[in-house]
Amino acid sequence: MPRQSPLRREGKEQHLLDAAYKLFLGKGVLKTSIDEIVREADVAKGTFYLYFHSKEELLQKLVDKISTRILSEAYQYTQQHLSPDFTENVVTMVDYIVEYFKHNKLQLQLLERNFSWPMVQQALSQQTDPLWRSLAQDLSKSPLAQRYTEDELFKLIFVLVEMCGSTCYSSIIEGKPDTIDHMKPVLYRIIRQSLS
Amino acid sequence: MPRQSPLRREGKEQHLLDAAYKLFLGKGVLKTSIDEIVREADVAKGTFYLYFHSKEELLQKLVDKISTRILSEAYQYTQQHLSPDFTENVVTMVDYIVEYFKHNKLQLQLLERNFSWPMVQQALSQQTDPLWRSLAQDLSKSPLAQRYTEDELFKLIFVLVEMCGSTCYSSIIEGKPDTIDHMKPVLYRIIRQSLS
Amino acid sequence: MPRQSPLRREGKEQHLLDAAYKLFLGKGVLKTSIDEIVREADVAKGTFYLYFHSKEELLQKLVDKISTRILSEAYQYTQQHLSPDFTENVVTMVDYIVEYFKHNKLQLQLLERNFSWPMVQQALSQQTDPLWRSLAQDLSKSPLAQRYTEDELFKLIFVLVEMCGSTCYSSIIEGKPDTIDHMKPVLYRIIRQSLS
Amino acid sequence: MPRQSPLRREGKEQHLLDAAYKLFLGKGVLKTSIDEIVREADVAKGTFYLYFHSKEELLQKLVDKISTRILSEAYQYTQQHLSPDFTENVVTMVDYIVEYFKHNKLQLQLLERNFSWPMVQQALSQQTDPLWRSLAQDLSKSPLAQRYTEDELFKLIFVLVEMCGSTCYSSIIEGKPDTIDHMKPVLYRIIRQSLS
DNA sequence: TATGAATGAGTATTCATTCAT
DNA sequence: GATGAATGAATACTCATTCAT
Repeated sequence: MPRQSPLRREGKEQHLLDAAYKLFLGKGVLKTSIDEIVREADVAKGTFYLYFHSKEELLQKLVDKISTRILSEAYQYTQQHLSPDFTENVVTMVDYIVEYFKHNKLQLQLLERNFSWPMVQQALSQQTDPLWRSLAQDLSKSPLAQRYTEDELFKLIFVLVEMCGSTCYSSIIEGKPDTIDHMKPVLYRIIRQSLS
Repeated sequence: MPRQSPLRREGKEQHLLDAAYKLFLGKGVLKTSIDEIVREADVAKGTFYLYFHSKEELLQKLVDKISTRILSEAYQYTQQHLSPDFTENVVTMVDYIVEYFKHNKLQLQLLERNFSWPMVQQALSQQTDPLWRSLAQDLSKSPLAQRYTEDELFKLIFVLVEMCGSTCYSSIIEGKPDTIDHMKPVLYRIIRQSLS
Repeated sequence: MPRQSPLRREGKEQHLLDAAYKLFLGKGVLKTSIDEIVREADVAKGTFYLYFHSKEELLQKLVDKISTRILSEAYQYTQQHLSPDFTENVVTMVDYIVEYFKHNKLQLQLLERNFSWPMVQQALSQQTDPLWRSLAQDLSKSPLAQRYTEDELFKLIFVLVEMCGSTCYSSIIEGKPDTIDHMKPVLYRIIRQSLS
Repeated sequence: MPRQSPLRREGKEQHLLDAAYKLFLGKGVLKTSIDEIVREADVAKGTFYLYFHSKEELLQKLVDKISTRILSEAYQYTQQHLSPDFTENVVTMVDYIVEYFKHNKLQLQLLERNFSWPMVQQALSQQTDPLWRSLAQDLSKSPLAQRYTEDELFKLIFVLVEMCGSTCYSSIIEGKPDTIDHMKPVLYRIIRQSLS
């Protein structure tokens, strides 16, 4: 028996996303069933399939949202602490993200190695997203732009992002090979040497 | 009802490993059920649990075997193509592994991000494994040993391995952001700059 | 793939209870699998877990229902054959139950030693169940109430119920040490002496 | 607390019995697998079937041994604290057993309602067991023997034993309806009234 | 006697997905 | 749109029992 929606338009979808987020963080994606998500969201089971085709699709939407938010925060922070040296700005931004994950283990666990994707995908597909447009412009105006082609630069950034992401995951989640604070110097030295 | 064993000692375990390897490569670890493994191995279901406690334990044994084999091959190859320059030897070894994965996509997919672990773990716990002993000795005799402490060196290597692993996975498995052949120059430049 | 429900509301649960009852009586609780219950009930396997958490929970519900019904029947019978002597009313009621089990071996086997529980538990926790309220009132109005405290009376009844239950089980199910008809005089003499 | 000293005589069988006893007490009969028994006994799996046909057969042998031992102890204790009043001797003996179970919950749990069997079975089948012969003689010499036939006496004792066993189990294991110390007066009053 | 590797039927439980209301 | 009872295939894991050695 269908009940009148007590929620506004898109209320259900947001409730499902929120419920899934909470459960995913709490007990992992794999151990969370759709049953639990709808129960937590206080929504009927069939409703789930009105908005998502599968748990994986929901996860992807969640990951995209989170990644974008963190990246945006990091960029804004960097703009507010701008240095004349481009490389230092990169390090500042990376450090913001590293610190974020250091204090939000669960989110890092959820994103796992999916963090970098949305960003890079958007980059390569010339997204109109204002965040990345700014980033791209900054990059093209940097001194590096004179030594590398745009394509080379993208790849360089991509590899460095992967490096940071993987190391964060290893060190923050699994404590290997050392704490993230002890890994930072190594990480940032490589970044500086690569961008110098 | 027990049937006469058609296989010699240790035959069953190897059959199970072989069957699992084949199925894991073919359809992924998650989609492979223990049921299928024992069917493929032509072994009774209970026999599986005689040798492994779970699918994950079997996977771990498999990953360890494969990782060690690839690493060993890479080291031997490098020894046979030795350069006086330490950095170049590192690049040679890394390149061997990258090429290996380029031609063995499925194995890379199976190992996913589990590749680096056994190696690094052994490193940090001063394993008596002859392979790593050699590597460690080479490292300690290299020019880098004068600039960095042993601990710093380990971390540096660790991060570079993570970087290569992640980039291989992204580029070989998902084709992002470009083919591995186009990623190599970026990768190796970072390695050379970091070890120079 | 859901099929149209061929049964009305609450039909499924009742079908499961009926099927379990039949199978439990026929081949024992332990030897009956959930698989068989759902097959007998012509219900999907998942449906079982919609109504019960385990076989034991289903058994408990079944035992409660049966116990209550027998007790209720016995009480009603006693009311219809009321004697002025309280002790004789107790014997009448006990005899009704003994006779019932004599003719329903299988039910006795199913209840085993679980029979007395629901009754006594309700008694001690001052249940609002009308059946036991009547029993309790009768007890408190009996001559015994002047010699014993309410608590002592409850314990006395409890022990006598245990005695009857155990002896029924031994004699009816296992024929030891004699037939129930030959045990009755012993049983009822003890009851009469205890309540005299 | 009586402990069984492991005897060399018939070593394997005794080892199996000891191992089963330990495990049954520790985690229950149902949850103990033959696998665990042979592991605990340090004996090969096949060896189990050389001595027992099933877990149930082993359990029965164990129960018989324990029951006989407790009964024997109780009888000896009573002989050492003999009263001129037969009824008081019965109460003394029952109390010994009740106290024993009060301090050996696990054994009571293991015996469950199987305690009385061996004793009564032996009684009815004119066992040559010296213990029961003594008991039978005492009974036939008691004042009761003049009011009841031997057969009636046996049944009376049987019912009283059942009553005590059930009440012990309920009160000691499940704490219902009260502690055994609070049930004793009720129990012993019924015994005294029945044998008076 | 004694062994223990091998068996495989059996069991409980989960969960994504559907669809009549 | 929204519901939620019903589905049943899928899966992991256990364990009594056998028998070649």
